[in-house]
Amino acid sequence: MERGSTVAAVAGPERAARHHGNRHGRSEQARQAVLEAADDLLVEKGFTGVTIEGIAARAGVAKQTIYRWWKTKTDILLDAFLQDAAEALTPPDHGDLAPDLRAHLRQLALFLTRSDAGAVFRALIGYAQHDPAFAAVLRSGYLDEQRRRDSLPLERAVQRGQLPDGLDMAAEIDRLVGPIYHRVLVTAEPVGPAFTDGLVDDLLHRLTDGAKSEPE
Amino acid sequence: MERGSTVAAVAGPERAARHHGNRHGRSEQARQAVLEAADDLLVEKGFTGVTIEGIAARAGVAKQTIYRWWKTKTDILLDAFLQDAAEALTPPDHGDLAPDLRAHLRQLALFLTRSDAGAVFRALIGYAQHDPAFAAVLRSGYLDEQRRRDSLPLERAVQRGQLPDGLDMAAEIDRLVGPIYHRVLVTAEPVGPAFTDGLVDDLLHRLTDGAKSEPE
Amino acid sequence: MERGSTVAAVAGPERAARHHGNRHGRSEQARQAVLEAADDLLVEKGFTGVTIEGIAARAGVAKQTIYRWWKTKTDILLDAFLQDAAEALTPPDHGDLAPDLRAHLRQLALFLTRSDAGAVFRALIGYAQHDPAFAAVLRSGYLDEQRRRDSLPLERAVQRGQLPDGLDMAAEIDRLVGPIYHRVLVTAEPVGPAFTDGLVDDLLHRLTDGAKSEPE
Amino acid sequence: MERGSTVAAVAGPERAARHHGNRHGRSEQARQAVLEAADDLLVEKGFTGVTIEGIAARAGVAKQTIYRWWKTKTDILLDAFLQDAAEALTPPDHGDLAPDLRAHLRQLALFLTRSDAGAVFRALIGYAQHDPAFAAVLRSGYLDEQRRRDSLPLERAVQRGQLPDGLDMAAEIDRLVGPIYHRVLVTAEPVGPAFTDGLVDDLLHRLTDGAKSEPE
DNA sequence: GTATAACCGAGACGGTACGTCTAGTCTTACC
DNA sequence: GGTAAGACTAGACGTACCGTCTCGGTTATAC
Repeated sequence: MERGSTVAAVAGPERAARHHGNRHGRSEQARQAVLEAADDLLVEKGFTGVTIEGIAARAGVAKQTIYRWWKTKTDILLDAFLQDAAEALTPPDHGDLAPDLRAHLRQLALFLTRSDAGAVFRALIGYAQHDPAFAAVLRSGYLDEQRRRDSLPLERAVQRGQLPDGLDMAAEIDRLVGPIYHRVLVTAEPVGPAFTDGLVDDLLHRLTDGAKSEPE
Repeated sequence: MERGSTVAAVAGPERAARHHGNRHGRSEQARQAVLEAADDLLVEKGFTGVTIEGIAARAGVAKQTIYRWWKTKTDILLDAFLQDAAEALTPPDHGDLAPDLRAHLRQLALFLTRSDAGAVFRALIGYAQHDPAFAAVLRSGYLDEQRRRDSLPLERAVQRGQLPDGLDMAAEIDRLVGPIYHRVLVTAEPVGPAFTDGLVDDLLHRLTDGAKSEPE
Repeated sequence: MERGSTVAAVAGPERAARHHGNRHGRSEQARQAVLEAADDLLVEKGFTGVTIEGIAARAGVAKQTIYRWWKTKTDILLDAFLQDAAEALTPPDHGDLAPDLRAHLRQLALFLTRSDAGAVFRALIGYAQHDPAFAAVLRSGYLDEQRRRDSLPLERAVQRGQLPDGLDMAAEIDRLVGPIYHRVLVTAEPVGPAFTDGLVDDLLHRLTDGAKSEPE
Repeated sequence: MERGSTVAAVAGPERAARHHGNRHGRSEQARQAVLEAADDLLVEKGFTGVTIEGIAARAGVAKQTIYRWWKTKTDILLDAFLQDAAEALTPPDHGDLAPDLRAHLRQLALFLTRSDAGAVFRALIGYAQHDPAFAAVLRSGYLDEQRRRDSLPLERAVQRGQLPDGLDMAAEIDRLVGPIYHRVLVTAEPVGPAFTDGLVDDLLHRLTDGAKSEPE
């Protein structure tokens, strides 16, 4: 994982972009072409339509170059996803719990159901069901971090005294985002603002005894 | 798909089971061998290790026989799953909402995380993320029916007057089972009785203003 | 080697040609297309230009079909060679040693230097220098038999009393054909009738004390 | 090919051997390492096992260094062969035709069948069947010169009056060495002293009317 | 004595072909 | 008509080398 893949791909922002096949660095041009080709193929032809051969052909890159830097097509998609979406789901900070959560859940629902990055993400979650090793990579590369981001509004509210201490943070987040993921991954029902706001209302009612959401 | 697959496979109980390569209908022996081989391969080698060729070889069946009755390996797995697990997740009826839900969610969590059928189901849910057509088949073949079963305790409670009329049943079920699916499909955190009971408590508190769950 | 390759390919003349991908026989159509494609490619592009992929593409055949029946491209070329040239080098029988040998050596020289089959043969002899296992196959599949054919005129002459008994047949054949192969494989000098007739004259002079060849 | 390869490689005896990565000459150390690596690989793994990458890795040399000085792996092998074997096959001069030829042919047979250099040579002859351009290089780089050396005993005998004037020298050499090459390249039969001495006896009998070889 | 430039090891690059695997189709003989 | 067997076309897999290239480092002259 030391060579630019997955997490490192995100962590190394000022990657050496001027080299071209020498001992001091990989070709950033090839890397970008691969990630974009993988993304494009997923959106156009679906997960099954993403093949290493197809990526190589579309990116104008040799297969060996792909195998040099990535192990599987899901590693490529994860890299592409991380690059596209790493910061897309950081909840805002209005200084108030309710609007923070409502905005965050709406954004999450939109991301999962409407964006290209969301399509990649759904494909990766799906593949993770077939490959425990990849599931672990996906969690350590993205999901754990996202879970941390998801909890920020609640933690800030605890610090403000808006919420009581000693919350089971993990369980609260499951109750907030679980129903959304369920609709996205299992039932394919629409996930609109009314639904996500309702989830926030439940939490506020349960933990603060009041503060109904205002209709918009 | 009209001949014995998916739903029909379950609907036709007194299938001709005594023939073997003759003019009088399909061989029930071959069908069972295929379904068992698919199941076994999934548990042993994972979803990727399930191939039509592998199933045929292990079942001692010709590939053509498989293609005659099923379109894809996921159709086979769905058939196998339906046969094993169709009735496994019908919630009990104690005449009381709280124990019904608690038992049902515990059973659901166990099914998803511990059983072989649950492993098959997770694989199918995963594949559904990659193939919208199969997602539709999976929903119409199982998920819709399961969703109906999930709602039975709530509906009975409404009839009993235990719950108010006019509930958004779909949203309530999402809040009950969504967090469970989330943990199973996304975070891989354990899903114990405390967690599922907590989900029931939330619902009771929200809809009936009281009735905390007793620790066991 | 039981499945139609090399020797068997020649031995089985009335091969079942009416089947098409079933348990009872391979596709004769595919087999012929492969052999012809290999031959054509060798003549057009040389030995290096003969690739399994290229043969498959030109023959309109799947690579797997090739690998099912042949191990290497040289096996294919040997099959093609045997089919083309098996009977091309049987010496004639005029009832007299001198004309038999003269005709045979002239024919051998023409075959080696002018024919397409000769080009294939030179390529196979060349490859045999790189692969002892293939060298053994080539010898047992063709060279041993050819050596037997080469000796026929001498054996007939011994039977007729034209030549003394107790000849070192192998050594005599080496002296007849060795210089021809040497020119073909090593020096690339032309091998005309004067040269081959001279070889016959040497033998006659050495073994029969007379009978100079008449110029033609 | 102008820089140090093939013929020049032999012609340039006082090659600058003391430099290592400067503007005034190639590294003799690298050159030797490459030639030895190629030789070793051929003996260990056969012609197919000799690759530029493999040579570079074993020699501890960069691929570019190889490509700077040689065009193909066969050029390297030819260089290695010339260095090892250039003077190995000069016939002796006893002042008498018969012993000169007998010693020379025995030595040739041993060289071709027993020595490492002979193995390289057979591989090169084999490859020459696949590549006419290389065949030309091989002939001009070695075979023509060797043919000249082969004829020395005969030429000396003509000068001495031991043999008549006006011999077809090329044809005589073919009759001497052709059977040997035939056994080595085609039939893989053993080439012992009895066989090579017999070839000499034939020539003496044919050209001098007598002078049987004495058994040794 | 320093600058220059030909050589060096290293290794990434775009390619081609390899030999394997599975998909999905087809044909046959048997029952 | 259904079945086991298995050959067929098609195409992706992951690997090995090819020949080209760019890089940073080394070193013997030429300035």
